[in-house]
Amino acid sequence: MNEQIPKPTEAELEILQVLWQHGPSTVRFINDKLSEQREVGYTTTLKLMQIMLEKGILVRNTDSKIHVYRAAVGESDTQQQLLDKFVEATFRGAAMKMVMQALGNHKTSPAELDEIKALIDKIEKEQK
Amino acid sequence: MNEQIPKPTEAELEILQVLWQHGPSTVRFINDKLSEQREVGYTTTLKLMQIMLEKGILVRNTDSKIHVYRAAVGESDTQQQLLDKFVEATFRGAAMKMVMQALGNHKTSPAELDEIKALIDKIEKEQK
DNA sequence: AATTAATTACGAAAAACTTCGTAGCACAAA
DNA sequence: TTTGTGCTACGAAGTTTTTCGTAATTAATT
Repeated sequence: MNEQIPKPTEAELEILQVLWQHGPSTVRFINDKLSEQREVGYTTTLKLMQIMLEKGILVRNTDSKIHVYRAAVGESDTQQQLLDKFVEATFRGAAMKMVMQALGNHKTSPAELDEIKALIDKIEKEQK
Repeated sequence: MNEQIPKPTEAELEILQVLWQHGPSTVRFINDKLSEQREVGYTTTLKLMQIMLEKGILVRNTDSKIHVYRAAVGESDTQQQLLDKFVEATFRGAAMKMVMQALGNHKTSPAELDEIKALIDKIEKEQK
């Protein structure tokens, strides 16, 4: 079956976010993006990405001297995996409590609320 | 203002969960509870709780020789704090995307769905 | 060709987090 | 009293994660 890829660390997740958002990228590009938010050395980013490569979280193309990395894990899959663990650790598995808290505290646009309503309707129909 | 208490680590969060669930407890009690889920040494738990005390995450009563610890941080407050960071790190701040993913993947009871609907209605009314 | 600039590789230090062993103390049991 | 049990304190080791410095290589520039 599928090789078990480890849960990314926080720093690794930042790199994945850039890759998911912008597609395959060089270390330079990723480091530039990360640097917009916080100070981070080039070799620090490089080393992290090499580690992620070893773990199977990233793959890379080495045709050129300038390697191009891309995520080997899907965004939604990873988010789901992290979400499950988060709900378990933080809300003792009570996903609905978390949803309520997220809804209650966030300024949600009418369009988004409608989306959620539609989703709920869909789920309710399936349960009948 | 409020002293800034650091975000609990994973191991610390496990201890907080026991305290939130059962109220003020001894190290022995907490360690027993944690041991139900995974092997963990007594002094390991003790040390962690002493560190949490230093950080201000816990407080304790030392009237008796057997110290009684309790959480110095509220469950909902902490959950909210962790939720905000999680949404930011994992969903780039897209709380609604997370909610949809949580709803979509969880077997949600009709009662729970109704609760969410009610909450949405309430939010929509407030926005008018 | 020589110099400069940008890149990868990689060991190792630094920092953060977790686990453990031992000492010391208090109280109960023998 | 002596022994045993259970607790706290705490340094330190172990592990994981993050950061950094240096060397080597390649490509571009002069």
